[in-house]
This record gives sequence, structure tokens and C-alpha cells, in this order.
Amino acid sequence: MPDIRYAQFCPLTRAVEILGERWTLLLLRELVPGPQRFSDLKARLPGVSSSVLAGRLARLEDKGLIAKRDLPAPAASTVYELAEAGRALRPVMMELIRWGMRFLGEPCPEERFEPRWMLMGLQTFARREATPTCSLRVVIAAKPEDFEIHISGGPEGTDVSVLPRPSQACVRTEEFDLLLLANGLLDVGEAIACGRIRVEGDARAVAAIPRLFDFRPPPDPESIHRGTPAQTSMERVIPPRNSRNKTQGATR
Amino acid sequence: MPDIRYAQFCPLTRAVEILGERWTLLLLRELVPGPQRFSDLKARLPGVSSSVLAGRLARLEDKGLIAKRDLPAPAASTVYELAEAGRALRPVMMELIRWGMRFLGEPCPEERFEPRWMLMGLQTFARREATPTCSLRVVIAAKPEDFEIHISGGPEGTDVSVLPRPSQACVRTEEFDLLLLANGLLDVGEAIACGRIRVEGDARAVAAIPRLFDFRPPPDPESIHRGTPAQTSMERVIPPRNSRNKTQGATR
DNA sequence: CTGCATCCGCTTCGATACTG
DNA sequence: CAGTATCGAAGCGGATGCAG
Repeated sequence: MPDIRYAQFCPLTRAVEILGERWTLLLLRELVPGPQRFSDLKARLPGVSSSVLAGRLARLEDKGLIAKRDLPAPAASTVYELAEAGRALRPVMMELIRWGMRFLGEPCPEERFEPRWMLMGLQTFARREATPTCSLRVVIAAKPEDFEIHISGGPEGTDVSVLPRPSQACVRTEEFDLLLLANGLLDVGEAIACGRIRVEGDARAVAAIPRLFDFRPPPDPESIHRGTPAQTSMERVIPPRNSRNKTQGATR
Repeated sequence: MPDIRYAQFCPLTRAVEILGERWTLLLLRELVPGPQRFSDLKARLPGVSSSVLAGRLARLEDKGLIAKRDLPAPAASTVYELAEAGRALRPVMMELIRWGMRFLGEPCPEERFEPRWMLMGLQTFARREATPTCSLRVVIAAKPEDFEIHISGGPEGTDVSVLPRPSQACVRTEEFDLLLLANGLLDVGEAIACGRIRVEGDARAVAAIPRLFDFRPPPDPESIHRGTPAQTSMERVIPPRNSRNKTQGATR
């Protein structure tokens, strides 16, 4: 399994040499909430073949993104978990999630959805200015097993985690309704009224959810500075040199 | 050229469906400093085939990442430039550059280097706390033509741009010596003394370069919170359930 | 000369089967 | 459960051709 090489001395090239293959980033995303076994990964990545998955895991372990660990006591199995270089990908994934939101659209009927995929999304769009006063446990009902997300006040605003927190309230949702609640597409009171979500404990913790997140994309800097965005580029306007003429060495 | 589809309702999946193919992100990187023609892109991306490049360009235009524009007056040619969704990739690229720095290492002899690849790198590692007092024009000597980068004080600390700025000083460097200067691997006085760089104007602008950038990677949050990073994961420790036993529906 | 389209040999991928 | 082996299909790199 030879490495992909672009033969460029550039940090972005180094990154895509490691991350740019099929499945690689999605595989790493699966390891963010916690360690996973080979079969867990294969089951949650529909369409990936065993050999490709094994190859990816070996490469990523070799590069120091993930580590293989043997479970000790009862479940004698091996799990894969993020290593330091893999954990350092969090800002990359969050920016990819922020950017990818504009293409999310509506879910196609044949598309899968795993509740854990919301974890980093909620972390990405959590407002740093807003801190929840009540700690909330969210149970997302899912088919093989439920998935829990804890929303509480942290040192840097809203804290979203899978780690257990003491919670004053608990809400049970289906599918990606938590996402709809967070960006205001699903009204909290309405969802409670029609039984779409079920709340126990302090209901204000659930009512506060829409204020804790901000899904709006950042403004385009080009449309701020200049008037006609269609005429301008990101940095320079045009390179009007045609091929190699006499102005070759002119450094102004 | 059918789209890559992972059949997952997830913003990260949407992002890698568009960006995850070979060459795509490197192609977009080439458009960051300004518009480029088809042949420019093909020349600067060694190894890419015409058909793949044409396919990528068509797809990216279709998705709204880039736009095709016909040059008006003398050079009757078409150029590709970033559109809004392509410009919005800047944070993604910067985080990929920040992450990829740990794998940059030394340049292999067969690896290419383009001065423009340093632009976003310098922007990524520019310290927000430090603002240069003198504006500096950097001319990087390159083979087909030189490349210019302007380092000046901006509203958000150090400003690095290809756009022309009024400059109090000018320095001429070779290859990636600007990178070495910025992270302190090449001493300014020493480089001047041995003729490796040539300075005109206020020499303090060049001497200030190492203070304007910080290439250190951010600390691993895991190694801060806990004592034994080898034993812990990013979020949860282990999922010790073995296959499907009776605890399937227990939500604690 | 630029901007592709076409063809060809090679690598990679996806699906299934098989094994320790 | 954790992979390895196999095989047809698709994607890719390189060369060539061709229209504007």
C-alpha cells in the first residue's frame, strides 16, 4: 500500500497526502467520540470494504493519527483510538463541518444518519458568548443503541460532550431533531406539545437550546471590501502575461 | 463523471464528497492567490492529467466553488477563479496547513516548491498580537517569474498579502528562505552577511519578521487534562459492550 | 497556443468469499 | 471478530489528437 505522493514541499500537500483518500476522514470522525473496534467501524461506514478499511487503519497508525489497543479484561478485543496527531485534527474537522453545512440540504431517503455525527457539529456551532445555566442530558433514540450528548456550561461557553455530566434535565429526541432544535428549525414548545421530544426535569434547559448555537455561515470577506464581487478574485485580479515574453525577469 | 456519494447525512461527509478526490484541494489552493488559466494549473500541478483537471474544474464550477471567466482585452483566454464557496474554504485550508506542518519535514530532492504556497502558510501562523511597524515587500526569486508577498500591519495584526502595499523596505530571498526566516530557523543578520538575502530600505522591517509569526503547534488538550495520555481517548474511554447483549435498550 | 476529449495500461475501489 | 484473498469495475496518469 504505497503512500500517495504529490511531490510538493507544502504543508497542505502533506495533509491531503494523508487525509485525501477515500474514507480516511470519515473513519477518523468515527473515532472522535471514543475508541471503536474494526467491526464497529465497518458497520458504521456503509460501503467500505474490509481490505480498504484495514489498509487505512494501518496507514493511520503508522503516521501516528490513531493507535491500536487491546482491551484488557472481559471483552478481549482490539480497539482503535485517536492518537495525538489524530486528536489535533479537531480544528480541521470543525472547519470542514462549518463549510460542509452549506451543502447539507435535506436528507435523501437512502442516506444513513448516526446520532454521533451531530457531536462535532454541535461543538462547532456552539456560541462562545452563551453559557447554559442548566446542564442537560440529551438522549438520541437510535436503532442499535441510544446515543447521549451532554450540554452544559463550560469554561469556554457552551460545552457539548459525550462524557457524563451531572444534569438537571433530560430530553429524549429522535434522529436529528436535536439539530433542528439547535438551529431553531423546530420549535421547542411545539415539539413537546406534539410529543416529538420528551422532557424530564427543568424544561428551561431545553428551551435555552436555540440560544446556545449559531449556524449562520461567516460573511464572505470579498463582498464586504468591494462592490462588485463578480469582477474580483480572492487576492489578485488577473495575471495577463501571455506565455514567456521579454518581461520575464522584470521585478518591477 | 458521477459524484462521489457516501450516503451519509452529515456535513463532514458533504465536505469530503466535494473535496476528497485527488488534486481537488491542491487545485483550489492554486487559485487562492488569484485567477489561473487551465494551462497554468496543469503546469503547477505536476502529474495531473488534462482530463482529470477538466473534470475537477467542471465539478467545482458546478458546485459553486470556482467560476470561469473570459479575459477581456488582449489575452483572449479563460481563467478560473474562486467563487464564494471556494473563498469560504480559507479557514479549512489554514487548519489543514497548521496540521500538515508537523509532517512537512525536509524537502525531498524530487519535490517541487512554489513560492505562492507560502502565502497561506504565513497567513496561518501570523501572530495576531504582533503588528509590524514597517511595511515590507518580499520578492521570492523563482524560475519562471518572481513572486511577491507583502507583510504589513493590518487591522488584525500581521497582514500577509499578494496585493501591492506601499512598503518601506524590500527583501529578496530564494526558495523558502522566507519560511526559515519567519520561524527563526535562519538568522536575519547571518543571512544578510552571507548574501543569502538582499535588503533594501529599512532593515528593521526584515529583522522584525521572526517576531511576527508563531509556528508552534497548539498543545494536545488530552495531555493537559489527564496524566496518562496513552490510556485515554479523545472523549470516552471504551465501549465495553460485546455485540448485542441484554443491555441493549438501557438508557441508564 | 489553449482547452479540452479520447484512448490505453495501471492502480485503486467495492463486493464477496474465505480464514485464523 | 479481525482481518486476508480474489476479482470485476471504476478512477487515474500519460500520450495523443483536435477544434477554436
